[in-house]
Order: sequence, then C-alpha cells, then structure tokens
Amino acid sequence: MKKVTITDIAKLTGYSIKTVSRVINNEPNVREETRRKILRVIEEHNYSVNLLAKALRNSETRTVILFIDRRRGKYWNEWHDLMLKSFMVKLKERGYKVIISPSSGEEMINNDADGFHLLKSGLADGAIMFDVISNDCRVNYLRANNIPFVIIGKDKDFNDTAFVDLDNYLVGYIGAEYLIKKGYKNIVLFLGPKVFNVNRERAKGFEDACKKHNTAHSIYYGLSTIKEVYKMTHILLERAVVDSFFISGDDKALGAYRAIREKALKIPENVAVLGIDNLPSSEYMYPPLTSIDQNVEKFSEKAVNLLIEMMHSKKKSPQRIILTPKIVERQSV
Amino acid sequence: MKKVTITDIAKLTGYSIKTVSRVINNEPNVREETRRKILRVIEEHNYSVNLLAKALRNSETRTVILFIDRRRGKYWNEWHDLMLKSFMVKLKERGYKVIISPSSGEEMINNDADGFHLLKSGLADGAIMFDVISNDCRVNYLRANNIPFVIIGKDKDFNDTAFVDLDNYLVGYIGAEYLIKKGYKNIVLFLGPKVFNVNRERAKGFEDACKKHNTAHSIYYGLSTIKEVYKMTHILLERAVVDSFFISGDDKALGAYRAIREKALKIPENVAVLGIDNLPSSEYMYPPLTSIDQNVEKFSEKAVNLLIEMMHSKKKSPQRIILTPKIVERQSV
DNA sequence: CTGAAAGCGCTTACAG
DNA sequence: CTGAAAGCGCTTACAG
Repeated sequence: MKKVTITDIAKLTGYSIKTVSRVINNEPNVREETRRKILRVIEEHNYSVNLLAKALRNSETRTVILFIDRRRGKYWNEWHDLMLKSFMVKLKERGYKVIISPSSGEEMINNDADGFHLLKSGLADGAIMFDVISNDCRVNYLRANNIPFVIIGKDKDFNDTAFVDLDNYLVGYIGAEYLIKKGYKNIVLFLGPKVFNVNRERAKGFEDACKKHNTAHSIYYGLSTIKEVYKMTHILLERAVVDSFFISGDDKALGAYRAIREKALKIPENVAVLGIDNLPSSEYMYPPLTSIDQNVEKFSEKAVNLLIEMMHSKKKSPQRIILTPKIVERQSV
Repeated sequence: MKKVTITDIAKLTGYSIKTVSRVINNEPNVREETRRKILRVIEEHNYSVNLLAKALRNSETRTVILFIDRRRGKYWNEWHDLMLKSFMVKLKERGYKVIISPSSGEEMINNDADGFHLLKSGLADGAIMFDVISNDCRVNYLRANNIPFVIIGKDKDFNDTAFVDLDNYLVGYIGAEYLIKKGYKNIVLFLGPKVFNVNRERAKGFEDACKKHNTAHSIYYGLSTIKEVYKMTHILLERAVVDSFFISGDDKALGAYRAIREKALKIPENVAVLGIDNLPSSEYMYPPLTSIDQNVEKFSEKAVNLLIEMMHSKKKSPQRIILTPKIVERQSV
C-alpha cells in the first residue's frame, strides 16, 4: 500500500499541486467549492502531509531534543522523570514534538541515533540539556553552530548561553543551616558524580554554611543509587559520630532510612535525614521526609518559554533564570 | 551561518555529488586518495548529512515512537519510567532514535505534535504502544496502514497484531492465592482505570482465585496515585474487615503503608500489602515490600526485537509473547 | 573508479 | 482564484 501524496490528490481532483497545498495549509485564495472538493478527496484517501518533505523545504521541524546523560540510566533519577513528563506535556501544548536522547557531555558519539547527531543534521530546531558538565562537548558544538538551546543547570564556561537553574549553592547552604539550627552536630552530604556542576555547587553551599557555624561535616560524591546510599549510610553509622544525612535526591533517602532502622536508630530523634527534590512520594515515607523543593512545573515552564523564544527570534539574548529552593518541613529532621 | 551541504563539499573538492555521497556512506568504488581528500574537506567544514533529506529519499527514518497515555501524566507511573529508560537504551544500541509521544487511544488528536500524526506522516518507521484500550484508535489506524508496531499489553480486538505482555491474569491469580495461603481472609485489590486492558485482566485472575478459595474480596478501579491509594486505604480500614491490600503498582503501596500505620496496625501481622512491579525502591520500604516482578529488561528486549524484525521484513507474522510473573517474597505479607 | 539525471514530497516566489 | 517551475539535500539506477 503506497502512501498517497499531494501529487495523487492533485491528479485525483484535477487541481494543481499548489492548490492542494493551499488547502492543506489553510491558506486563503481558494474558492470555497474547490476547498471542499479537495478536502473530501483528502479525507477519502486518508492523505496526510509528509512531515519530512515539509521540514526539508521549510528547514523547520518543530521538534525539540531533550538530552539526558546516559550511563545506562544510572544517573537518570526520579527528578529527571518528573522533569521529562513536565517538559513533554508543555512542549506538546506548544506544538512541538519531543525526541529524548541519552547522551553525555563527555564524548561525542558518532552514531545516527545520538541526539547530538540529530541536531547537527537538522532533525530538530532546538535542545534542552540536562546534566551539563564543565567543557560540555554538546554545549560547545551547539553554541558554535548557533542552534538554540537551554541548559538545565548553570553554565560556567560561557556567558552567552541561556539557562534555567535552581540556586544549588543555596540548596546546600540552607540545607546545612536548617540541620545545624535543629541542633545536629555532624552532618554528611551525599551527592551524585562530581562531574556534574550541580553537585559541586551544592557541596560549596553546604561547606560554607558548615564552616560558618563551625559544624563537623563531610561530603561524599558518586552516590547515584538507593543501594549505594544504603551501604554508605551503614558504613558511616558504624563510626557512630554522624547524626544527620543530607541527601541529594529524595529517591535515595529510602536507602538511608533502611540503614538507620537496621542500626535500631530513630529518625529524627537519633539521626536526621534531609532530602532534595521533594518528590511526590516523600510525603508518604515513614517518617515523612523533610526535603528541599524545586518546583518542577515552574522550572520546566521557564525553560520551555525561553527555548521557544530563542527558536523564534533567532537573535542572541541569553537569559539566565535562577529559581529559589524552599524547605518543605516534615518529620525526618 | 548556512549549513554546508553535500553540494558544497562536491564543489569544494571538485568531485561530483555522487562521489561525495559514496564517501559519506562508506560505499566501495572510490579511490583511496579521493576518499581521503573528500573526508578532509568534510572535516574542515564540519559537514554532516541532513537526515531529513536522507530519510525523504530512503523513506526510512530509523526512528521509533513510544506512545504513552497522556492524562497529563496521571497514569504514567514509575513502571512506565523504567520501561522507557530500558527501551531508550536498547533502541539506541540498535541505531534507532526515540520519539516519545503522550497520546491516548481514546481520541485522535489532529495536531502536528501528536505522535499519532507523526506516524501518519512518515516521521517514524514503527511504534511501541503502551496503555492500550479496547478499540484503540491508534491500533486501528496503524494496522490499517501497515505500519509496524508492537503493543505492550494484550490486544483483544485483532489477532494479527504483535504484542508482548505480562500474563496479567496470572498476576491477579497468583497474587490472590499467595495472600490466601498466607491466611488472609479479606482481600482488596487496587487497580488503575478500568479502560486499560491490563487492569481488567488482573481483576479477572484475582476474582477467579478468590472464588475458587471462597475468600472474601473486593476490587477498586481508578486508583492512579499514591494519594488516592492512601485515602482509600483509610476508608476501608475504617470498616475494619480488610486484612490485606493487593496493589497494582509498587509506587502506590507507600500510600497504603502510611494509612495502615496511622491506624496503628502492623504490616504484615495485622494487615498485609502485596505490590505489583517490583520496583527498585520496594526493597527499601519498611517493611520491604513483597511484590510481583515482571522483568522489565526482558520485557523491553522482546518488544524491541519484535519491532525491529517487523520493520525489516515488512511481512506480517504477528508474534505474541507472554511473560510469566514471579512473586518476590519480602516482609510485607 | 566517477558522474549526469531524475526524483523523494513538499513550498516559495512568480506569473497569469 | 489558480498553476508551472525551481529547489530543499540527498540517493538510486544507469552509463561510461
């Protein structure tokens, strides 16, 4: 069954390709009767525009690529899931298709399936980038080629790129202060891989607050899974000095909860746990997790608006939006 | 900055478009020296193939669409996230790009951003469909137009479609039997929306097992969020006859856990909770959740293999793969 | 080993 | 209100 094309419709109706094209695109200057006739034939033959051909002609695809770091999904956590869904709903509302590409900023894969390659070859109009690292090869390339993109996170390398970010320094800072004010004296911060800017910023804010208040503290990088957090919590509780865990990613807090219970300690009486992300499920943990919220909906809304603006205007006016984190108090601290 | 095309490279090197094309596609019959020369110019000018044009010519896009039900993500749960990631990794390994489209089977949206429309217009070679309903409009269309697709779930409407599914009848059946054998006497099953085939099948298996063993039971549909499960658990515990909750979707079990605790009841001594999905976090719940596993990796692997086979052969040989669920015993029953 | 021509399905000026 | 021609960037026969 061959696909029916605009030429077929033209032949079938006796009109020219151009007239059919006018009807399809709802352009003026077509007699009402002609329009009706053509529409009927289109309907009958179940014709629909070949987006490929259209995009080739217009050099506009109405597609956006979302880059998320690969590592086989290891670093792709529940916050990413939440953001993803939010982006997809919002972009679709605005008439954009979404391609998701697991690519990292560390190396450029020369593979037709790599989202990076898609952008080079004109299969998308713009990009949203997660998990940016220093000297990110994707950023370098997109910037050099004038392809519109918005970074989720800060960009330290250039000052002419657009980004939306949570104030991650502040996340670390207010988290530490909150624990300190509640009377905890030995705080541990668990973070994901050190390559990601976000983690280094949280660490900085955390450290500054602890130093200011002269509080014992330590930082552990590279804890990406619930299991790793579980094991590390056990190890640290062995030493019996830590009295509070500050965990980047609520989804991993469950690992700490379990280790703490296994040591027969009580949350928050003996040990506090403070999360980051404020996931929907955190409220249902036992005890309900106190966490630092980052308003996913607002985050994605800002990024989508920014990107669409950039794709339309094509002029460079890099905006940088910083969102403020907020502690949501529950019962784990 | 205009994008450099194959014509530019041809002019720049003095060779014909065709020869350049040969080099790009690694075809034989090019003198080594010619190849080197052309490759150098390609490199210098940062040329890359326009996938749009290539796809138009080849009528192959190497793209697969993943359909997930919309409803603003309400029914899109953690199991979907897991499957999604698994699909993306596997499809990428095979050289396919992934477009994710939140579309439901209930209505056909006439919007360029709807994944459904993308398929009609040749922007993808095949599709994987989640959350299929009876008389699903996407299935009807794809089938009528000979577009390769694999359903995640059973198809009751046609017998010439391909699908991979968990044996959901068995899920309901073994879940109920497991609870009954552990001595529970009044079982409640929580399910998502009734429109989805998967939920109706689980209900059927559950009911059959309960009837066989003459056990008191009831089924509640439309529980899609952790909050809804939380509230409903409270309501049912009020009546104080229910002694076990069988919950479709581990991520929602946390809601039941909380309600049970708030009634000062113990899991599993007073009330049992049995989940479905066996999510990574279930092991870390308190108490660790007993759940029915469905092997996400195997699931997606089968579906990807099936789809790729169909896209290549183009011949109709609908395969139907049924996976067997397995109870993973932990401490909540 | 290399190339000129035709065409994938559409739209953009331009002409009538 | 309608249409013929050119072209988007590529590949597929075909010819030499």
